[in-house]
Amino acid sequence: MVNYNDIAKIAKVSSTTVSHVINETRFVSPETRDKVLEAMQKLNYKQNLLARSLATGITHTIGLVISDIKNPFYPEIVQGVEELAVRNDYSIFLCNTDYDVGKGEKSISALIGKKVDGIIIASSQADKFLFEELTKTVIPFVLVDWNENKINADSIYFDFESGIKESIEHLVSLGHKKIYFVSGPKDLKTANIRESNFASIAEYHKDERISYKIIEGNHKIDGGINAAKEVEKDMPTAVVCSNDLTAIGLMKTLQADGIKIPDQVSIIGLDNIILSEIVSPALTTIELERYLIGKAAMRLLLNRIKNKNIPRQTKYFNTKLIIRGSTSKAVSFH
Amino acid sequence: MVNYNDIAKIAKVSSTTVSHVINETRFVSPETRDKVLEAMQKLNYKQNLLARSLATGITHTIGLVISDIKNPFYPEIVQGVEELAVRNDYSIFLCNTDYDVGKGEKSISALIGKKVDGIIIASSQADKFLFEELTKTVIPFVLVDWNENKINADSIYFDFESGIKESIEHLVSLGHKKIYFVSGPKDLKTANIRESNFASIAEYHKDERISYKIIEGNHKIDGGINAAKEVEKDMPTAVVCSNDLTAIGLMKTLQADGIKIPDQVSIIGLDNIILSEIVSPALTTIELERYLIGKAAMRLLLNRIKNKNIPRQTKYFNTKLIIRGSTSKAVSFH
DNA sequence: ATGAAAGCGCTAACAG
DNA sequence: CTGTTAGCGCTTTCAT
Repeated sequence: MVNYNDIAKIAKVSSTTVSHVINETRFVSPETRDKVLEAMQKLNYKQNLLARSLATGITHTIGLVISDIKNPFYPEIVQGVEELAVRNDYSIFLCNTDYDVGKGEKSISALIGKKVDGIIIASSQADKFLFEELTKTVIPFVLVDWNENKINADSIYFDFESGIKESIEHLVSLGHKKIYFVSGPKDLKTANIRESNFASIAEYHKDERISYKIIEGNHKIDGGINAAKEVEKDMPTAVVCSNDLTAIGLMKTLQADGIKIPDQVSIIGLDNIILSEIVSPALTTIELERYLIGKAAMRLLLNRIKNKNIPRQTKYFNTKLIIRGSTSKAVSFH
Repeated sequence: MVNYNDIAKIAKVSSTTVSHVINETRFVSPETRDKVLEAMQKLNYKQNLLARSLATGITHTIGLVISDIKNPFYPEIVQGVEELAVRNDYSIFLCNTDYDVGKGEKSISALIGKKVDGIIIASSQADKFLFEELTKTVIPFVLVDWNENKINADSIYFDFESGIKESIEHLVSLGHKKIYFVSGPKDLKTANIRESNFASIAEYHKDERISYKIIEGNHKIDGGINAAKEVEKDMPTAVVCSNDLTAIGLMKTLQADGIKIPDQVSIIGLDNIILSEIVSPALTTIELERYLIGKAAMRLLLNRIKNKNIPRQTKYFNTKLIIRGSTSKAVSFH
């Protein structure tokens, strides 16, 4: 492994000078500069960033923690983070907790030991321990969709209310009166918020004779499949789902049972994953701009890394309704 | 930052001993051991893996290079790699080239500088430069679906022939005589192989009066959409597509044009991405076990890291047909 | 059973 | 404009 000394020797300068020409960190006369460059070429020098990081305390590396890369919610977040990271000369460690607390803990410890400059936590909150682990260190981190107000951490919030309000109004304007909601898992904060937003907005429309009901799901396709039984027992005119996977599972199952979507029941999802465009009918859904969210998270982290003393940063992402084929006028029961 | 010296001081031992109790790398008497452990606790010691790596030359970190995490082909590969990596105490740097040669080059240079112990390249071969860059270093790497025989690198191959053979036989048994193939991009090796496998197998069935034709696609949904025009011009009874996205684009477009799938045309995809199960009708497709492929790639890399002198490793993954709703008996034109 | 000391490759005062 | 030197935190050989 060739190092500064080797270069210095053949360029007849000190290793300090080598460092300075490489980093352009102080003036070096063109002649010596050239000698150094030449020596580097000759020796086919390659930087050892590890050594630099040890010396400077900066690794230009960040950690990105997600729950499950197979969940279509995540890839675009990863893409957004990664793109902005690379553009700013950061590498990213990807940690997929797989909803496994032990695995997440292990990965995070490694990140800490490897001295990442910051961490983005976009995993679901089942992995709460991560968070406690982190607050003990001095590593900056940003929370994506954790709705953790108590804690003084940079955070990205999703404002589900706007999109859910739009969807209910959309349904109401189409004449729907009986609207169900299929929730996410009980222990997931983002799911609780989606649900309570739905409930409060539905409640608000009560004087327009809107009735609603909540069915428990799990944010996976099979949650939608199971919810179908419940739905069929006492058919509503529309169902809003806590995420798209649920909506798709539900829709497929209802269709398999001979129920026409949207003629008999309208369905609305949430997330706008790519799947939602491709199913038949295409799913009306509430959009979350995940690519932009990923970039925003990385942006907050970069700010924080640059200056640890800026005040706490928060960023809200609105959601908005995308109307496609799975919603239409309510069936009338005259 | 507390270090070995701090610990050593309060435990009244040498830093060497501290190292040895931490790494369990030589016998330390229980008493001194306890003193050290106690001191560590007291100081809330955290390892600096960077320093260790600099000293040992081992980072317990690998790089995973893919083209596009949004492409549903990749997440499961990533999952497979990551899972086995973490289980073996490796962290993974994720590099998403985004089909951008410059970006890929930048990421790889960083990986090399950061002294990863190995690299898995599962990006498409447009990024060939990576490869040249790498062969110059001493970093082990494994190639996933590169079909690069000339080079002496550990590789994972996909045997598309088995699955494509099955699909053609499936179609033939259903009475199909006129079968089209929608290809991938011309400059993608894996696409060329899929295409030539199709062609040679179709050719083999010529005496059964099978005719075929190749339409150019691009492995994206819009490639399938465009291919639909070509298909409709002179309708075949079945179309095999170089990947699922293409098949889905094609299917959606044909359906939008009033053509019934599979009644009028049967369609077969390749990859078995999750989407293929969810479209209507569900897509008959050729399966690639991407999760297992990811694990296998990591396995090869681990072997290689453990012993750089073992002979070149190669692993073949068979493909096999999954029959779903998008294929049925050929229409008869009597 | 334990320690001293050199070294991994780089950075950054400080000095001149 | 350039060099000397100490140091980042850990490992490892060689002694004892």
